[in-house]
Amino acid sequence: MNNNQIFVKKLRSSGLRPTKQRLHICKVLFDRKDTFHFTINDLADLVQRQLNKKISLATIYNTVHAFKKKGYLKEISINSDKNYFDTNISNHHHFFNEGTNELIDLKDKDVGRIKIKKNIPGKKIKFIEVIVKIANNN
Amino acid sequence: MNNNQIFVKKLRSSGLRPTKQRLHICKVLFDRKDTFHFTINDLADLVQRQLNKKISLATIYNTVHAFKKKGYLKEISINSDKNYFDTNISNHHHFFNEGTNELIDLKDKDVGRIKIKKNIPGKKIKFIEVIVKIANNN
DNA sequence: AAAATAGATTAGAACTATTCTAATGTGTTG
DNA sequence: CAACACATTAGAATAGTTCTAATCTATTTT
Repeated sequence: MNNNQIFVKKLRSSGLRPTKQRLHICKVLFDRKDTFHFTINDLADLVQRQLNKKISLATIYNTVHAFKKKGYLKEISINSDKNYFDTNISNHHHFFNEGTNELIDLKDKDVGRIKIKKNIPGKKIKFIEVIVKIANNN
Repeated sequence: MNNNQIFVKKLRSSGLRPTKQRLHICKVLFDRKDTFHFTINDLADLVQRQLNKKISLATIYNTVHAFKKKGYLKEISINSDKNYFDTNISNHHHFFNEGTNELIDLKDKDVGRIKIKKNIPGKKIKFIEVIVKIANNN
């Protein structure tokens, strides 16, 4: 199965038709060696630079949100006036550099097991997100 | 020292003059039994309901941000289209109910010690934030 | 195969959240 | 107590996100 077929499958399974615009978004997101962190704006810029044609932000928003809902993208819980997404959907956490607003992956094994000793009746834990805020050491 | 004097001190030490508007914000934030979580909008509504007079959002923003900078308020790293602050500035974490967008405090002792096994040269850990996302268990 | 129809997609408008700015207010100093 | 300097604030401007209606695409009917 080539990349394009994979993208079509990803879009279809997310409930979206594989339009030209969306295939291009897929290419920017998934046709790369390493996973990466991005904001909606980062993505819009990348897509538009590569496509050399304006795509509606609405399309980018709805595609990203559909992928997030389906689990092909993760949203990162950082409140830094920017809203980050991650193409790395494996269980992992993040360093957040407060000086530069840079996110760095922490592999699951880099974080010791987290024990939650409190329970909310009727609720179950969906997942645990850890943000390690870092800064220059001086 | 009465409440008002405490508020004046808080404002002054945050680099803000104790204006009527700001003292009112302080009253809403700190003159209560329990700590609480809020968005800028929640706070604006509360202040305006109690004061029965419109206060500029800019004033609320700059007061909240000054308090945050000084450490009298904490911002919570949740990306739920809303930006939460917390009057509980002790070291603690949160449950986040994805259905209702409700935040629930997790005391420090409710979370086992978190071990970070990766190190970024030249950087030190400022603090660690844990968000435990919960949902109905069915 | 063409036309009609139903539903998805998209661009831009609308709305919301946040920051900026300039007019106003307040405190301080001579 | 007047004049100045700086802080504060309201509303304007900007940025971020969602909504909506015109357009496009796929499917069904003839």
